[in-house]
Amino acid sequence: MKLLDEDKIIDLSELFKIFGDSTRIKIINVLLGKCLCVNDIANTINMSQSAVSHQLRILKSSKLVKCKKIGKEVHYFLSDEHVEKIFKLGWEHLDEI
Amino acid sequence: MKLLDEDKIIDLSELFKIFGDSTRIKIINVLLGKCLCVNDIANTINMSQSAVSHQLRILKSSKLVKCKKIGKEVHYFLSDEHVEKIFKLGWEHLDEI
DNA sequence: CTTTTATATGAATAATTGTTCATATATTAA
DNA sequence: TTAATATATGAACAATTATTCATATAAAAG
Repeated sequence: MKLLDEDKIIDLSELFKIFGDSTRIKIINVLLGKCLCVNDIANTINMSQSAVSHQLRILKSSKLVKCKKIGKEVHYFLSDEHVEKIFKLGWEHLDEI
Repeated sequence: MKLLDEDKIIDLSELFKIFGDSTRIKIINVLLGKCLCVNDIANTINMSQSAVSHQLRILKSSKLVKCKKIGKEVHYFLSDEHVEKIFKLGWEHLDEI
């Protein structure tokens, strides 16, 4: 295995690691096709504002979500259709195990 | 969110968690289109036999790999094309961040 | 039968990580 | 300006997890 590939493999595992947490995957799930503020996300998935905010930071720094500020609210949305595709492919896999 | 869906979301995060470890993703990578025994896997990815065996057990119990015994060797291979698809979709995502 | 080779596994350790709690920052309203 | 609301963040704690080391099992060879 080439060294460059090895680096990319590590990056790949880190990408999947982001999807591999129940709070984060719940956040991604509620953001499918939507754009919600932090409190709406927290209420929808029944987690504390703080926990959600911490995980949103991780999702943002991994470039899986983006946000825009509207007044005092911050609205989050999925970065691109890749995120949705990965989510949905995994979802389909579960049906066929 | 329905309760059944919530359970499935948890399962989904657990699926991605399996992909979210560098040793396991390296194993999946070397098994793309191949079938290798434990020692070959370990040598290829430069990890100890024990570490690889431990991770193979996790991959197997998650149904991402299967194996067949040939003499004293145990040959591992990817369970189905889903595993490959998920790996490759993630891989492509990395190119477009 | 004994030795060698391949793999599996349990215990221990180290490291990572997610949540909570308290608090800080920022925006809007009164 | 002061109070209220929305979000972010640092520290601490708890829980999970991956590796190593030693050893067990199992198959083949001598």
